[in-house]
Amino acid sequence: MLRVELTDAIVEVVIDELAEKGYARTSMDGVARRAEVGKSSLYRRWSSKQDMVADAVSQLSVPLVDIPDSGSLRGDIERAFEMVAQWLSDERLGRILPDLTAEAKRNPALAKALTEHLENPRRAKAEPVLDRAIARGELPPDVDRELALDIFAAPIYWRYTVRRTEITPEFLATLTDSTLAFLGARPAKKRRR
Amino acid sequence: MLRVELTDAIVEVVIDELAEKGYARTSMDGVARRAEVGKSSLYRRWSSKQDMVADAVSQLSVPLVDIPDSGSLRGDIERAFEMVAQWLSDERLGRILPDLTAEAKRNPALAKALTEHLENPRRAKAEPVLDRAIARGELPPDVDRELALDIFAAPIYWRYTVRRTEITPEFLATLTDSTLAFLGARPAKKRRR
Amino acid sequence: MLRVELTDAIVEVVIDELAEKGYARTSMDGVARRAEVGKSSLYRRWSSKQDMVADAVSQLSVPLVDIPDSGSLRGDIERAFEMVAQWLSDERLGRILPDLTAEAKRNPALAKALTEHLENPRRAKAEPVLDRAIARGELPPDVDRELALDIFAAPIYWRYTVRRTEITPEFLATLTDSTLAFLGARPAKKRRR
Amino acid sequence: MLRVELTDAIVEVVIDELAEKGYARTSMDGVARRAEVGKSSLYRRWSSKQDMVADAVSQLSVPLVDIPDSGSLRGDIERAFEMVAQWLSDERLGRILPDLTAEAKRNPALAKALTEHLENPRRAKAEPVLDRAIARGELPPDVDRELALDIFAAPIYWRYTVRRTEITPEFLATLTDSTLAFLGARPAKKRRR
DNA sequence: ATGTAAGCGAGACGGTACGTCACGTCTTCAC
DNA sequence: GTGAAGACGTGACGTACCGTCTCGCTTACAT
Repeated sequence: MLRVELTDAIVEVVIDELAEKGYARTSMDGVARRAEVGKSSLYRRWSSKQDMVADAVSQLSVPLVDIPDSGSLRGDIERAFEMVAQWLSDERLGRILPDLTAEAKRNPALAKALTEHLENPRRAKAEPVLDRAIARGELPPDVDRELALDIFAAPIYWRYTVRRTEITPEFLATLTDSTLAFLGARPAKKRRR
Repeated sequence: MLRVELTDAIVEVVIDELAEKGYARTSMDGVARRAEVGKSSLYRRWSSKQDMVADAVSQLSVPLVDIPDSGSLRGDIERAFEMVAQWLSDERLGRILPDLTAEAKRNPALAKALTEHLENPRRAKAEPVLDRAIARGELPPDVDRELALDIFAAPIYWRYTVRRTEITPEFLATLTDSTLAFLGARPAKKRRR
Repeated sequence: MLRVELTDAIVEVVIDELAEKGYARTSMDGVARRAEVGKSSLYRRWSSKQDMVADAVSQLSVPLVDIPDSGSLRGDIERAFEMVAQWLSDERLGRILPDLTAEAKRNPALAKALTEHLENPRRAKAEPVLDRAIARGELPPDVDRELALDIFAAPIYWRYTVRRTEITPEFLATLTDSTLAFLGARPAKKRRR
Repeated sequence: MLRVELTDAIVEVVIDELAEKGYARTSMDGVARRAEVGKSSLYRRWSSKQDMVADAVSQLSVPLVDIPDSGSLRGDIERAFEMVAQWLSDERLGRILPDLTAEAKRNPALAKALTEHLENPRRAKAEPVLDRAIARGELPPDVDRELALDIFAAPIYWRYTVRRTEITPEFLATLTDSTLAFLGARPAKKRRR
């Protein structure tokens, strides 16, 4: 019977607070104050700060779009990289993802939320890239999909988040070449359609 | 003239506390208590918890060993991967690295400490792998060293820390093949020695 | 058109809660829960906790019995003292009377309820003692009835409730003697009947 | 090592809050706010609200003065009654005494504080009245001192605090007569001095 | 007989206070 | 003057009630 619009409003505030202050400095009192809500309304919904944040993350409307068929694996990968780069540098998500990643090491609920609501959707968006490449004959049908989906994100995350380095177009260009090789890509076999 | 041996003792305690409890639950009071030291002795040395941790990290004796020449790039990479995997699952370092990475986004001092004392040494240890491969003719002399050094760590970090997945020998085996392709490796040109 | 039987059931619960937990730890939520009633049913009847308690007290069936004619003022006083002592050490009333007394200082409704439903009935029960004593010639007809009715309760309340001391038979015996003097009692003039 | 002047300032605030709001509505947060002090400073000194109040009561500088020798028991009693009446109608003490009395039923620490710091001093002030009366021959040497000390306070407390009635000079006059009888007072045996 | 009012239980709501913990600052005292 | 000890103000934690309020559901009277 919890008022849904109130829940949504609170979640919005949680995400804003997380983005502005990070996980540690986001407080229940602060969220309640900013949402103009009693603390009881928070604890009626979630049993702890960790719970609340995990739930808020679940509802983070990730700015994920489908990767359009560019006609080649190379083109598709370029688009996929751009998506990840934008994702990580996003105002809201980018600022909290490292915090959440760290916190998830201790908090299974948060870990689950992150996997299901952030990583899985991202992977789902990238799957068609592999399908199309296999159909084109650019990738072998038995390509290691797990590894392929990892490699679309890992190097960019590493550079941007762990090493705190700029993501330049040159980097992405070189990365694209190497990633094609990583995947064992071949030229498209023949005209499809 | 702060007593150096006291500073060292405190740093030891900080590292232990971080490893045991993580960044967030490490407290100044706790460190002072465990080091049998007044809090003033902490704040005389560092201006905040973040500062103190950054400094402690600088003095983290990273368990990095030289990568011995295995005779082939493949062998060297396998050893390099093992090193990274051990590093991340290390009792002390592995438990706090995600915390520190997140914190570093807001704390330049910590960012600098991480880069200089963790990432740079790691890269330095991996450089000879590239040198040897070039000498063997397995890698072109103009290989993108930055990218190569990234790719030794990024996929493993992604799997282990971000996706919270087991690092299996099978994964490392497949990863090795793909990484060789990623780097554009060729068979060694001629018999060495 | 509030359901009367519901009101009565709630009042019962209020009295029980008061007796078990005292005024401060009696909560509206607790009463509602125990009476299996919505909180609205409470606030529909009373505007606050204080109001509710005041009303409950009004309906407290005080265990007051008539003081039988013992044939002498001394005997009647002894019975009256016993009655007060039992009253104050009563399971239900005794535990809350100090609370209510304190609360009544700020709450006129409660004050009125206490006076009308507790003190006045008690005085009414003691009046015949005076009447009989006057008839017997033990007390002058113009005895200060107000003061006399006070003195039947005041010393015992003081000892038991304010000073938190045991009420012993010895105390009551001495008190009886002194009280007879206090009232200016004389031996009975003659045989009545 | 607690700062004594801070403790004193807090105690002052506690007493003021008690007098203004009563026990129940006196809050730790409120005291901290008014004393411009952190809550931790409260809990460093006392383990709970009950503790704090008990201690504050201990330090209540009771406006007790010695009862001067009026030359007769009657005069001394009149003065003693006035003292009690002023005590109970005192701005600070009178407003909280009923609260504290009620609370003390559940709180032994508070009970002890009340006995030692309020009731015992009051009794000590009244003792000389008895001594002098015995010396004058107005009271027998074996008078029941306990009961005598009770009767100096009980009727007035009952009227003023329990029955919430005005204390009038007429009442006190009548009470004085009856109290002399209660005590079994006789005329002074002989000229003193 | 059916509409409409009201009582009802349930419990969400914005608040305030509880007692605990950690932060970073400041003060005291011993050496 | 360094250091141990720890008090200080601040503010977050998660819990418990307060008194208000909004829901559907039931009951009962008036049409």
